Amino acid sequence: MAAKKQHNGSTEAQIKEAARRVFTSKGFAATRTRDIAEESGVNLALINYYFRSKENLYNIIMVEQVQLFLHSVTGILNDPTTTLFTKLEIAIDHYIDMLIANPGLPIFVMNEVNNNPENLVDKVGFGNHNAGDLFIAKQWLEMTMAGEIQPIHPLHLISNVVAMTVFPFIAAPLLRNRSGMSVKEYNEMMLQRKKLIPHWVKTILTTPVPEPNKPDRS
Amino acid sequence: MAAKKQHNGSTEAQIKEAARRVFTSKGFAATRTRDIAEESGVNLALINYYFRSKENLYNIIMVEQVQLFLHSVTGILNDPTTTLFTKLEIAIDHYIDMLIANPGLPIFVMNEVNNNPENLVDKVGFGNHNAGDLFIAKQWLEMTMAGEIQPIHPLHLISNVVAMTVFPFIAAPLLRNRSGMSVKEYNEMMLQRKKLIPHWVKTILTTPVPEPNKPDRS
DNA sequence: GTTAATTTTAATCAAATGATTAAATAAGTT
DNA sequence: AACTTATTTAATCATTTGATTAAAATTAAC
Repeated sequence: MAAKKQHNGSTEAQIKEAARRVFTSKGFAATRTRDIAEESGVNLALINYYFRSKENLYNIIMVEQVQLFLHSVTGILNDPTTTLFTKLEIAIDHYIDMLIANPGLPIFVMNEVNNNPENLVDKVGFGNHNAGDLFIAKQWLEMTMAGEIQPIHPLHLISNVVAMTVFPFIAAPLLRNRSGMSVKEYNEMMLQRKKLIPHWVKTILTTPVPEPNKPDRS
Repeated sequence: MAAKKQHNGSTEAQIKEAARRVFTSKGFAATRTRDIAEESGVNLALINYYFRSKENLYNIIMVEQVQLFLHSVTGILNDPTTTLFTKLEIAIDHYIDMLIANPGLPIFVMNEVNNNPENLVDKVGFGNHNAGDLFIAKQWLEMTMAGEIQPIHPLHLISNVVAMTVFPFIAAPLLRNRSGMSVKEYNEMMLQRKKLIPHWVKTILTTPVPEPNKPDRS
């Protein structure tokens, strides 16, 4: 109904940034508005003054985070001037940098996707654009029809690429615990994966899948 | 201090099973004791009567679920009579069956691991046994030293296997939405992966990694 | 400088929630 | 049956928590 602030807006931005940190690390239910007030160092009532309600503030944060997770490499995958494998290399490179900067993002988004899948369509506006419209999808189809890469269902391919890229961040506390690594060492392993994952994907895509009936002998 | 029930114990079991369903689907903070009472169809006070507190009940469920997730294939991976690749085939086969029966398990465990990593050691009793003690670890070392498989850091290997197996269940609502599949079709894809993942892992392990300096040409 | 609008604060409210209690019912023991 | 023990129920408590309010402080407008 009305625009409220008229100067710097630092309070509003402080609250939002604090809310992002707290919501993404603890989730909606475990976060109290008092946590956000404390984290941002502002009076409790200002949260409702600037954002109306906890739920409204959460939705703002959630939409931004989901879009960051889902759309941060769309441009790369839609570039008509690069090959399929080059696209993968560049996208994985950028994505791993983004995940090192936002390690809590995947588990937050996965929770949102599992607990409120309807929000993807309602609030984030999914379902409009189709993944199959990206240029990389056309390239995949062409290369498959030409027999240049193995005929694997794209869901398997997407699952594998995203899994190998994202999962180590979701399971980081577990994998780090088991391997006795420091955060720094673990991040260096993630940087190694910038080169390794594209290589593994290329390997998978160019090595014949064994016949269901006669298992391969290696 | 005292043993409480003396006959069938169905009420206690009902509460526990209802708590497992509610806790694993909504998490600790979003679950109200009234949700568990309603889900199990018992009086609210019986939850505290049988389990003392919400937190105590949660810990019981949590430990069981984490152990199911982490230890359900340990026996297979420690079998001295099978080859490394056979172990992987059998373990992945069993694991995917387990995940189809418990699709909410991975996201629940990953949340616990991210939010309360100290509980892994304190309550589940991690840190005692070492993953490197399993028979499959010895086999990996032998094959690597013999040059039969690529010298890849075991963390990469474990990450890839677990990622390709588990991640499609964590991201199921997202991947299913994007591909327009039914739950049944999606599960069939997961069953396909029983054969595909071992094949991909074998491919990765037996295809030379390109030198860092001179990139491979395929 | 006075007035009006905006922002901040401290106090408070109402609803939700984990837990307890005392009484009632059921089951087991002698 | 009489008595003890275990289980279940409805009511209630004390805290927590999201939100509101009225007053104070700050900033902008004239």
